Amino acid sequence: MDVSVPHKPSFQPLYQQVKDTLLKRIAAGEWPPGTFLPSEYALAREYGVSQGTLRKALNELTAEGRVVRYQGKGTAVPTFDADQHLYRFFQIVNKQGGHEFPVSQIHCARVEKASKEAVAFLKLETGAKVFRLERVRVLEGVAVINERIYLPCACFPGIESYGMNTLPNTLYDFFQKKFQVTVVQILEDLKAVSADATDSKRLDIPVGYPLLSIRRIALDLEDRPVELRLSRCNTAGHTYHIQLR
Amino acid sequence: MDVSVPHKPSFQPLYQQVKDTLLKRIAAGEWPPGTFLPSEYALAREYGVSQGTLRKALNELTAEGRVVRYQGKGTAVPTFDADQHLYRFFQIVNKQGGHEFPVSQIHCARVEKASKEAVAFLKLETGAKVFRLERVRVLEGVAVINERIYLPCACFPGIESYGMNTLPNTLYDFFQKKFQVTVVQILEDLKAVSADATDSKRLDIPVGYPLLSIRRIALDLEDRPVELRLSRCNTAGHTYHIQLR
DNA sequence: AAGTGGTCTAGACCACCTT
DNA sequence: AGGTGGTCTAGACCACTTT
Repeated sequence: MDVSVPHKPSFQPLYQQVKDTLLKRIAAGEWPPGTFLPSEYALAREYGVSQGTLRKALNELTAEGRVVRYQGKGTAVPTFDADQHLYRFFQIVNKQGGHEFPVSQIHCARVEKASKEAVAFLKLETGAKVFRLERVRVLEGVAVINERIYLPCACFPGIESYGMNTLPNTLYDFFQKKFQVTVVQILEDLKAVSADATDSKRLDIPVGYPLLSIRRIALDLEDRPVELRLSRCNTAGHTYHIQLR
Repeated sequence: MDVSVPHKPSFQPLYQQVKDTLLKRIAAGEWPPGTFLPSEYALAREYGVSQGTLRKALNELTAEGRVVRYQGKGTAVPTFDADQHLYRFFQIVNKQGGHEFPVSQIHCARVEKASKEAVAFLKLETGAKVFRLERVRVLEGVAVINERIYLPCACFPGIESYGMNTLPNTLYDFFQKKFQVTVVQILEDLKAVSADATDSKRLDIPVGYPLLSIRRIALDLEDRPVELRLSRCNTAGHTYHIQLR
């Protein structure tokens, strides 16, 4: 591989450099979501490295959820509506531990000036515009999650033109298809809170009822925050499920 | 590697077989926690495989948290009091996102017959004995977590002899050192609940106050459940933090 | 049959730790 | 200096998918 500056200061393995440039090319849209990358051999030849080295780079990208590999077929950039990524970031399960497909009722969708909270978590300039989306997610007929979502308008140009009737259920798929924004990582902070008047109305529960509060920040391929989501969940019939190693 | 039966039915790669037998040897205590395995070359020679194949097996065990590797030193079985594993399964952070060392106040420590819940989650026989431990965890002087822990007596022979004054703060380290039980995986279900009378007294909060309820099942090296832990957390000053990819 | 990713080898050399 | 894990290569062959 051609490297203009030799790596004296801090050693960087070859596969790491290959991985970084591959990620940049994916982020730049050279291989749009749903399409396949060139084969290992083709890429190895292009970079002038061995198949094993290129393979190691691709395997790391796989582990980070940035590509998906299929034996006999090839290496693809994943989409949310396929590749088993539907529930990748959806941790709410029912009592049997199963996922349910959520339906959304949208209560609010408009552009506004970013609040201090949004500025802080989305790393925006003060005064930046955000798209505010409020919706209730319904699982098997029951209103379970009341959530408020902030999207930086700079990341989603033209999102103002979408409204209550044109916004889809599955946002991350929508981000990818319409705005070339791919969410690959999620940071969440969980708390227990009491239902306020809005929660009470939208989730049909008494004021003061305990809710699971989730503050989510979604990061794109290049680790930039692209969504702040504040969810308040009724956990009477559902739980937030996690596995750690 | 010697394999008596060829792998006709479902293909099993060599490194997978090596990995499985290595894991069995670790679980059997051949290399106790804190000690080092033989070098890659020594193990490769022993199994009659190449260094690369043995390496792949060890790398998978590393990814699963079953061994720790140090360049220039060797491959070790991790302990909880070292190897950066102190906070591996401790997701509660303060407002600055930092971990705090928890101190415990023990309220109850005794053997009893397993409840239906304990039987179900710990996969016990009905009537099996468990060790019940109730404690409050104090972070920077504030009582934050009220928890009840059930341990199968079969997994921890002789644990009856420990009491309120001899049980340590960090249980997983204690499990490993005294009972050769290594926790490598955690399953958790989170809910929001209201504080009951006991929570109120122990955490110095009003009855009805919203608490984060965590049901944790801890699994050992061979994926057997070894602990059921029911925690109720005051999230006024702390949050449960998670990162997903 | 051809093309893809997945496994395995043997050997070389590099980076890091200990002595 | 010697030992350990970490990288890299070149080439072989296997398993899976598609044509």
